[in-house]
Amino acid sequence: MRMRWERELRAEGYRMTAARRSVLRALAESSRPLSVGELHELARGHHPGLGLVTVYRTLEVLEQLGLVRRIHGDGSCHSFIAASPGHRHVITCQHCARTTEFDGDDVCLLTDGVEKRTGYRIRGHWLQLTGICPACRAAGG
Amino acid sequence: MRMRWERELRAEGYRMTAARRSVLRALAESSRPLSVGELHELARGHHPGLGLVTVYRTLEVLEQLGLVRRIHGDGSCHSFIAASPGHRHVITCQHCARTTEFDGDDVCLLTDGVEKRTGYRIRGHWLQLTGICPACRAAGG
DNA sequence: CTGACTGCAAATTATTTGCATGTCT
DNA sequence: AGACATGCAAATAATTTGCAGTCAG
Repeated sequence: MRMRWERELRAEGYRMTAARRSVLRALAESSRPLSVGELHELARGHHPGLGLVTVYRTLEVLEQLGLVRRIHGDGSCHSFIAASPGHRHVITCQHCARTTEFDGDDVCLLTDGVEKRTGYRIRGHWLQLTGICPACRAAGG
Repeated sequence: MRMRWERELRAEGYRMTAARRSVLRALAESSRPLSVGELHELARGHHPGLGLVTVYRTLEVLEQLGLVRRIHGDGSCHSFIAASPGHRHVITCQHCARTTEFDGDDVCLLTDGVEKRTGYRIRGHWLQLTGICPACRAAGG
Protein backbone atom coordinates (compact mmCIF):
# COMPACT_ATOMS: atom_id res chain seq x y z
CA MET A 1 0.00 0.00 0.00
CA ARG A 2 2.75 2.44 0.93
CA MET A 3 4.45 1.47 -2.30
CA ARG A 4 1.41 2.41 -4.31
CA TRP A 5 1.07 5.70 -2.50
CA GLU A 6 4.67 6.57 -3.11
CA ARG A 7 4.30 5.82 -6.77
CA GLU A 8 1.19 7.94 -7.13
CA LEU A 9 2.64 10.85 -5.23
CA ARG A 10 5.74 10.83 -7.37
CA ALA A 11 3.68 10.55 -10.53
CA GLU A 12 1.93 13.79 -9.55
CA GLY A 13 5.19 15.57 -8.95
CA TYR A 14 5.17 15.40 -5.17
CA ARG A 15 8.33 14.58 -3.27
CA MET A 16 8.87 11.83 -0.77
CA THR A 17 10.07 13.31 2.47
CA ALA A 18 10.60 11.86 5.90
CA ALA A 19 7.59 13.78 7.16
CA ARG A 20 5.28 12.41 4.51
CA ARG A 21 6.58 8.93 4.95
CA SER A 22 5.78 9.04 8.64
CA VAL A 23 2.21 10.10 7.95
CA LEU A 24 1.74 7.46 5.29
CA ARG A 25 3.11 4.83 7.59
CA ALA A 26 0.83 5.76 10.46
CA LEU A 27 -2.16 5.64 8.15
CA ALA A 28 -1.12 2.30 6.73
CA GLU A 29 -0.74 0.81 10.16
CA SER A 30 -4.16 1.81 11.43
CA SER A 31 -7.29 -0.27 10.97
CA ARG A 32 -9.52 2.48 12.25
CA PRO A 33 -10.16 6.08 11.23
CA LEU A 34 -7.81 8.60 12.78
CA SER A 35 -8.42 12.22 13.61
CA VAL A 36 -5.83 14.75 12.57
CA GLY A 37 -4.55 14.92 16.12
CA GLU A 38 -4.31 11.15 16.52
CA LEU A 39 -2.55 10.86 13.22
CA HIS A 40 -0.08 13.50 14.26
CA GLU A 41 0.54 11.70 17.51
CA LEU A 42 1.11 8.35 15.83
CA ALA A 43 3.22 9.64 12.99
CA ARG A 44 5.42 11.42 15.50
CA GLY A 45 6.42 7.95 16.64
CA HIS A 46 8.15 7.51 13.29
CA HIS A 47 9.35 11.08 12.83
CA PRO A 48 9.53 12.96 16.12
CA GLY A 49 9.89 16.45 14.71
CA LEU A 50 6.70 16.23 12.67
CA GLY A 51 4.54 19.32 12.86
CA LEU A 52 0.77 19.32 13.02
CA VAL A 53 0.58 21.63 10.04
CA THR A 54 2.36 19.12 7.89
CA VAL A 55 -0.22 16.52 8.78
CA TYR A 56 -2.96 18.82 7.58
CA ARG A 57 -1.12 19.52 4.37
CA THR A 58 -0.30 15.90 3.72
CA LEU A 59 -3.90 14.87 4.27
CA GLU A 60 -5.00 17.52 1.82
CA VAL A 61 -2.78 16.04 -0.86
CA LEU A 62 -3.71 12.47 -0.09
CA GLU A 63 -7.40 13.20 -0.11
CA GLN A 64 -7.06 14.99 -3.41
CA LEU A 65 -5.39 11.95 -4.93
CA GLY A 66 -7.99 9.65 -3.42
CA LEU A 67 -5.42 7.81 -1.36
CA VAL A 68 -7.19 8.59 1.84
CA ARG A 69 -10.88 8.57 2.68
CA ARG A 70 -12.69 10.95 4.98
CA ILE A 71 -14.95 9.14 7.41
CA HIS A 72 -18.10 10.72 8.73
CA GLY A 73 -18.79 9.92 12.33
CA ASP A 74 -21.59 11.02 14.57
CA GLY A 75 -20.99 14.69 14.80
CA SER A 76 -17.72 14.95 12.97
CA CYS A 77 -16.35 14.26 9.55
CA HIS A 78 -12.77 14.76 10.46
CA SER A 79 -11.31 11.29 10.57
CA PHE A 80 -9.29 9.67 7.86
CA ILE A 81 -8.43 6.18 6.81
CA ALA A 82 -6.35 4.71 4.02
CA ALA A 83 -8.33 4.12 0.85
CA SER A 84 -7.78 1.37 -1.64
CA PRO A 85 -8.29 2.19 -5.29
CA GLY A 86 -11.65 2.08 -6.98
CA HIS A 87 -15.05 3.07 -5.76
CA ARG A 88 -15.69 1.44 -2.47
CA HIS A 89 -17.48 2.09 0.79
CA VAL A 90 -16.64 1.46 4.36
CA ILE A 91 -18.22 -0.18 7.36
CA THR A 92 -17.10 0.77 10.85
CA CYS A 93 -17.41 -1.28 14.02
CA GLN A 94 -19.35 0.43 16.78
CA HIS A 95 -17.21 -1.22 19.43
CA CYS A 96 -13.65 -1.12 18.23
CA ALA A 97 -13.88 1.27 15.28
CA ARG A 98 -12.23 -1.25 12.97
CA THR A 99 -13.10 -0.15 9.49
CA THR A 100 -13.37 -2.35 6.45
CA GLU A 101 -14.01 -1.53 2.85
CA PHE A 102 -16.55 -3.28 0.69
CA ASP A 103 -17.60 -3.08 -2.89
CA GLY A 104 -20.36 -0.66 -3.62
CA ASP A 105 -21.40 -1.73 -7.06
CA ASP A 106 -24.87 -2.73 -6.05
CA VAL A 107 -25.75 0.72 -4.87
CA CYS A 108 -27.16 1.10 -8.35
CA LEU A 109 -30.01 -1.14 -7.30
CA LEU A 110 -31.02 1.65 -5.03
CA THR A 111 -30.28 4.68 -7.08
CA ASP A 112 -32.30 3.53 -10.03
CA GLY A 113 -35.41 3.43 -7.92
CA VAL A 114 -34.70 6.77 -6.32
CA GLU A 115 -34.16 8.42 -9.69
CA LYS A 116 -37.62 7.36 -10.76
CA ARG A 117 -39.27 8.41 -7.53
CA THR A 118 -37.61 11.79 -7.06
CA GLY A 119 -36.96 12.97 -10.58
CA TYR A 120 -33.36 13.76 -9.72
CA ARG A 121 -30.62 12.49 -11.98
CA ILE A 122 -28.26 10.80 -9.59
CA ARG A 123 -24.61 11.60 -10.01
CA GLY A 124 -22.95 10.50 -6.83
CA HIS A 125 -23.51 8.82 -3.52
CA TRP A 126 -22.03 8.54 -0.12
CA LEU A 127 -22.69 5.39 1.84
CA GLN A 128 -21.30 4.41 5.16
CA LEU A 129 -22.35 1.52 7.37
CA THR A 130 -21.88 0.86 11.04
CA GLY A 131 -22.18 -2.41 12.88
CA ILE A 132 -20.28 -4.99 14.85
CA CYS A 133 -17.17 -6.52 13.38
CA PRO A 134 -16.59 -10.28 13.41
CA ALA A 135 -14.08 -10.11 16.26
CA CYS A 136 -16.39 -8.11 18.49
CA ARG A 137 -19.31 -10.40 17.64
CA ALA A 138 -17.26 -13.38 18.74
CA ALA A 139 -16.40 -11.54 21.94
CA GLY A 140 -20.10 -11.20 22.62
CA GLY A 141 -21.29 -8.08 20.83
CA MET B 1 -44.07 21.26 10.02
CA ARG B 2 -43.52 24.08 12.49
CA MET B 3 -46.59 22.84 14.29
CA ARG B 4 -45.14 19.39 14.70
CA TRP B 5 -41.85 20.80 15.94
CA GLU B 6 -43.58 22.98 18.47
CA ARG B 7 -45.53 20.03 19.74
CA GLU B 8 -42.47 17.84 20.09
CA LEU B 9 -40.43 20.52 21.77
CA ARG B 10 -43.18 21.14 24.30
CA ALA B 11 -43.61 17.43 24.88
CA GLU B 12 -39.96 17.26 25.90
CA GLY B 13 -40.29 20.13 28.30
CA TYR B 14 -38.71 22.80 26.12
CA ARG B 15 -40.21 26.25 25.91
CA MET B 16 -41.30 28.11 22.84
CA THR B 17 -39.50 31.39 22.65
CA ALA B 18 -39.25 34.05 20.00
CA ALA B 19 -35.63 33.08 19.38
CA ARG B 20 -36.48 29.43 18.80
CA ARG B 21 -39.40 30.27 16.62
CA SER B 22 -37.19 32.35 14.38
CA VAL B 23 -34.75 29.48 13.95
CA LEU B 24 -37.50 26.98 13.27
CA ARG B 25 -39.05 29.29 10.75
CA ALA B 26 -35.81 29.84 8.87
CA LEU B 27 -35.25 26.11 8.71
CA ALA B 28 -38.77 25.47 7.54
CA GLU B 29 -38.45 28.02 4.79
CA SER B 30 -35.26 26.65 3.32
CA SER B 31 -35.13 23.94 0.71
CA ARG B 32 -31.38 23.57 1.01
CA PRO B 33 -29.01 22.77 3.86
CA LEU B 34 -27.90 25.79 5.88
CA SER B 35 -24.70 26.34 7.75
CA VAL B 36 -24.89 27.67 11.27
CA GLY B 37 -23.90 31.10 10.05
CA GLU B 38 -26.43 31.15 7.23
CA LEU B 39 -29.14 30.00 9.56
CA HIS B 40 -28.25 32.75 11.98
CA GLU B 41 -28.35 35.29 9.21
CA LEU B 42 -31.76 34.14 7.95
CA ALA B 43 -33.35 33.73 11.35
CA ARG B 44 -32.25 37.24 12.23
CA GLY B 45 -34.68 38.37 9.57
CA HIS B 46 -37.46 37.14 11.81
CA HIS B 47 -35.91 38.03 15.16
CA PRO B 48 -33.22 40.68 14.81
CA GLY B 49 -31.67 40.31 18.24
CA LEU B 50 -30.94 36.61 17.78
CA GLY B 51 -27.50 35.58 18.94
CA LEU B 52 -25.30 33.06 17.22
CA VAL B 53 -24.95 31.06 20.39
CA THR B 54 -28.67 30.51 20.54
CA VAL B 55 -28.59 29.07 17.05
CA TYR B 56 -25.99 26.56 18.15
CA ARG B 57 -28.01 25.65 21.20
CA THR B 58 -31.25 25.37 19.29
CA LEU B 59 -29.68 23.14 16.69
CA GLU B 60 -28.35 20.92 19.42
CA VAL B 61 -31.83 20.40 20.78
CA LEU B 62 -33.40 19.92 17.39
CA GLU B 63 -30.82 17.42 16.31
CA GLN B 64 -31.29 15.49 19.52
CA LEU B 65 -35.01 15.26 18.88
CA GLY B 66 -34.42 14.27 15.28
CA LEU B 67 -36.21 17.33 13.97
CA VAL B 68 -33.22 18.44 12.02
CA ARG B 69 -30.77 16.46 9.94
CA ARG B 70 -27.06 17.10 9.61
CA ILE B 71 -25.93 17.06 6.01
CA HIS B 72 -22.45 16.00 5.05
CA GLY B 73 -21.01 17.98 2.22
CA ASP B 74 -17.66 17.72 0.54
CA GLY B 75 -15.36 18.65 3.32
CA SER B 76 -17.83 19.65 5.96
CA CYS B 77 -20.64 18.14 7.93
CA HIS B 78 -21.91 21.35 9.34
CA SER B 79 -25.07 22.06 7.45
CA PHE B 80 -28.57 21.38 8.63
CA ILE B 81 -31.93 20.86 7.08
CA ALA B 82 -35.38 20.17 8.44
CA ALA B 83 -36.13 16.48 8.86
CA SER B 84 -39.45 14.79 8.50
CA PRO B 85 -40.24 11.92 10.81
CA GLY B 86 -39.16 8.37 10.14
CA HIS B 87 -36.02 6.97 8.68
CA ARG B 88 -35.28 8.71 5.47
CA HIS B 89 -32.36 9.84 3.41
CA VAL B 90 -31.63 12.91 1.38
CA ILE B 91 -30.53 13.77 -2.10
CA THR B 92 -28.93 17.11 -2.81
CA CYS B 93 -28.74 18.94 -6.12
CA GLN B 94 -25.21 19.72 -7.24
CA HIS B 95 -26.34 22.93 -8.89
CA CYS B 96 -28.82 24.58 -6.59
CA ALA B 97 -28.38 22.55 -3.40
CA ARG B 98 -32.08 21.82 -3.23
CA THR B 99 -32.44 18.85 -0.94
CA THR B 100 -35.20 16.27 -0.99
CA GLU B 101 -35.90 13.33 1.25
CA PHE B 102 -36.65 9.86 0.04
CA ASP B 103 -37.52 6.59 1.65
CA GLY B 104 -34.61 4.40 2.53
CA ASP B 105 -36.32 1.12 3.16
CA ASP B 106 -34.65 -0.66 0.33
CA VAL B 107 -31.23 -0.09 1.77
CA CYS B 108 -31.75 -3.52 3.28
CA LEU B 109 -31.24 -4.98 -0.17
CA LEU B 110 -27.71 -3.78 0.14
CA THR B 111 -26.93 -4.43 3.73
CA ASP B 112 -27.94 -8.06 3.58
CA GLY B 113 -25.33 -8.72 0.96
CA VAL B 114 -22.68 -6.75 2.79
CA GLU B 115 -23.34 -8.63 6.02
CA LYS B 116 -22.62 -11.89 4.29
CA ARG B 117 -19.52 -10.63 2.54
CA THR B 118 -17.89 -8.81 5.43
CA GLY B 119 -18.99 -10.74 8.46
CA TYR B 120 -20.07 -7.57 10.19
CA ARG B 121 -23.49 -7.39 11.76
CA ILE B 122 -24.93 -4.23 10.35
CA ARG B 123 -26.60 -1.91 12.80
CA GLY B 124 -26.87 1.39 11.06
CA HIS B 125 -26.25 3.17 7.82
CA TRP B 126 -25.82 6.58 6.49
CA LEU B 127 -26.61 7.30 2.88
CA GLN B 128 -26.61 10.54 0.98
CA LEU B 129 -27.04 11.05 -2.74
CA THR B 130 -26.11 13.92 -4.97
CA GLY B 131 -27.39 14.70 -8.43
CA ILE B 132 -29.34 17.16 -10.49
CA CYS B 133 -32.81 18.14 -9.41
CA PRO B 134 -35.74 18.20 -11.84
CA ALA B 135 -35.72 21.98 -12.14
CA CYS B 136 -32.03 22.15 -12.95
CA ARG B 137 -32.37 19.29 -15.41
CA ALA B 138 -35.08 21.20 -17.22
CA ALA B 139 -32.84 24.25 -17.25
CA GLY B 140 -30.22 22.20 -19.03
CA GLY B 141 -28.15 20.49 -16.33
C1' DC C 1 20.87 24.34 -7.66
C1' DT C 2 16.04 25.16 -7.36
C1' DG C 3 11.65 24.65 -6.20
C1' DA C 4 8.91 21.98 -3.26
C1' DC C 5 8.41 20.96 1.72
C1' DT C 6 8.74 21.85 6.62
C1' DG C 7 7.94 23.74 11.16
C1' DC C 8 7.10 27.61 13.82
C1' DA C 9 4.35 31.41 15.31
C1' DA C 10 0.56 34.13 14.36
C1' DA C 11 -3.91 34.80 12.27
C1' DT C 12 -8.38 33.21 11.41
C1' DT C 13 -12.51 30.56 12.09
C1' DA C 14 -15.55 27.61 14.56
C1' DT C 15 -17.54 26.17 18.78
C1' DT C 16 -18.28 26.15 23.86
C1' DT C 17 -18.74 28.08 28.47
C1' DG C 18 -19.77 31.43 32.41
C1' DC C 19 -22.82 34.52 33.91
C1' DA C 20 -26.14 38.28 34.67
C1' DT C 21 -30.57 39.20 32.90
C1' DG C 22 -34.89 38.35 30.59
C1' DT C 23 -39.18 35.63 29.71
C1' DC C 24 -42.25 31.45 29.15
C1' DT C 25 -45.68 28.81 31.69
C1' DA D 1 -42.49 32.74 41.19
C1' DG D 2 -39.27 29.74 39.29
C1' DA D 3 -37.00 27.33 35.85
C1' DC D 4 -35.51 27.57 31.60
C1' DA D 5 -33.58 30.43 27.84
C1' DT D 6 -30.97 34.28 25.99
C1' DG D 7 -27.11 37.15 24.62
C1' DC D 8 -22.88 38.95 25.52
C1' DA D 9 -17.98 38.45 26.23
C1' DA D 10 -14.39 35.48 26.99
C1' DA D 11 -12.34 30.91 26.66
C1' DT D 12 -11.21 26.87 23.73
C1' DA D 13 -10.52 24.23 19.85
C1' DA D 14 -9.73 23.64 15.00
C1' DT D 15 -7.74 25.07 10.81
C1' DT D 16 -5.11 28.22 7.73
C1' DT D 17 -1.50 31.42 6.40
C1' DG D 18 3.12 33.83 6.14
C1' DC D 19 7.72 33.11 6.17
C1' DA D 20 12.62 31.81 6.57
C1' DG D 21 15.23 27.82 6.63
C1' DT D 22 15.81 22.80 4.75
C1' DC D 23 16.00 19.05 1.64
C1' DA D 24 14.74 15.95 -2.35
C1' DG D 25 15.63 15.33 -7.03
